[in-house]
Amino acid sequence: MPKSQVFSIPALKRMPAYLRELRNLQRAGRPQATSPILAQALRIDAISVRKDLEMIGAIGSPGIGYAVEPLIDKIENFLGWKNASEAFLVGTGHLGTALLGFRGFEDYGLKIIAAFDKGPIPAGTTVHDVPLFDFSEFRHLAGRLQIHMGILCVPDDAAQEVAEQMVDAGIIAIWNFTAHTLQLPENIIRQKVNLAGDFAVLSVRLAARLRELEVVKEETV
Amino acid sequence: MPKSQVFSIPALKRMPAYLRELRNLQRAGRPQATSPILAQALRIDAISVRKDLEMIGAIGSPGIGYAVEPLIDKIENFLGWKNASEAFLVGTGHLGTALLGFRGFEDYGLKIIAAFDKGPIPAGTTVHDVPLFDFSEFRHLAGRLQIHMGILCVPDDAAQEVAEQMVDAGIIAIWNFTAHTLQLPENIIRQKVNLAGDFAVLSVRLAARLRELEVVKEETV
DNA sequence: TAGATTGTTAATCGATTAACAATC
DNA sequence: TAGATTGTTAATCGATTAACAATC
Repeated sequence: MPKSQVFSIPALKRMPAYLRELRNLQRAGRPQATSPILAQALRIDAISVRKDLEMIGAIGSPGIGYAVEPLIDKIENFLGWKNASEAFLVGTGHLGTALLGFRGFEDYGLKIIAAFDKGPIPAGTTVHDVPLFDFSEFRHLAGRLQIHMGILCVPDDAAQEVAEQMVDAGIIAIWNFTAHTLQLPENIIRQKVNLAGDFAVLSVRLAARLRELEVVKEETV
Repeated sequence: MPKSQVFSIPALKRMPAYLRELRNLQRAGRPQATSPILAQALRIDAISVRKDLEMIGAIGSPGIGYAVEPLIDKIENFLGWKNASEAFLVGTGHLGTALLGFRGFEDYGLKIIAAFDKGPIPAGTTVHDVPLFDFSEFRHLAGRLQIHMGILCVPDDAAQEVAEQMVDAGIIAIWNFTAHTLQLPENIIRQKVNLAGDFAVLSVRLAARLRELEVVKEETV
């Protein structure tokens, strides 16, 4: 079995931003994109752009740049966003409900085809047009519809148990919006949205900046 | 002016997870935490844990570990989460509304004291108990209440303009929940929640895994 | 030809992991 | 003392940045 190639995670995370900018360029009627232009849009170095595009096998013309349309195609194919990936979402609190109503996911080729919460849930209930079921039906429906991706939006203290049941139902990849770090078999693919972590970076930096400004202020008094 | 110390970003992002686990240990009546225990909780290496804790100046006892309560204190102080940071939120669509209703932010010492959207907005309107104002009042209120942090939840195509006006109103740090990469002066602190990027990593990995499983299946036929 | 940009090799930077003496 | 864990220095790993020949 060929060891599947591993791609740089930071580079992977930048791909949707390239896509977004390329679509903007396309809409503006620009047939070519250059690494300096994409670099500015993403606030990174032009060399990184060329490295990233090289990673996915894109080729450009020296002196000219990259043709926009083929590059969009290349990235969409690389990400597998041409044919939608289907997912189940569990937990329809504020955040889960918001995600169900988030139209932007369509751009990512993500289709949430059912949502779950603890019952009882009247038949025919929907949230933002997505059908809602009792979580007890998760296993049956995941098997039946061959769903491999789960989006976890339950309260933190329920995260572990719900995730285990998702895995038990055949889920291979979990997008985790809770603060809990999931303890699951090694082969389960996880992606955690670390809001608290992001906020930590932001608040520590802001505090440092405010201290700096305070110093400057005092010095000028 | 002393160059403010820069901390490792990955380490900063892990701090809230340490805090969470330490609070769990405290609730369970465990007075000591060791690096192997914290490492398992965060699914990282024990050496990383010790490095991270060293970074914030925590000291442990060889053979024993770290005392839980002082360590919680240390991290909370380091993150500045003891005294709440106040922020304004702009954009009360699905996501913005969900964030306004997210109780978990209180654990981070984040207090959203007002929300804004384009008007007209009847006086006295609230969203999840947070007062809602017309964005035209943002500047006035930010100055008056000395707000430096903004949470950006507007549609992608409004992100740049709204962000510029926030900066104009004295905002120094922006938590950006849009897909747009903000083009702002260098000294503005930004944190982008890159949902599309996270999803890209997840979907590329899942696709690779499904291919692997397919290969295995074929081989066993 | 001149100017600009690509593709690629090398250098730098930073984070993670390894090793181990010191300590409880 | 024996077992476990910390603190710290060194080694490894991976990503970013630099340099530059090749090419449009």
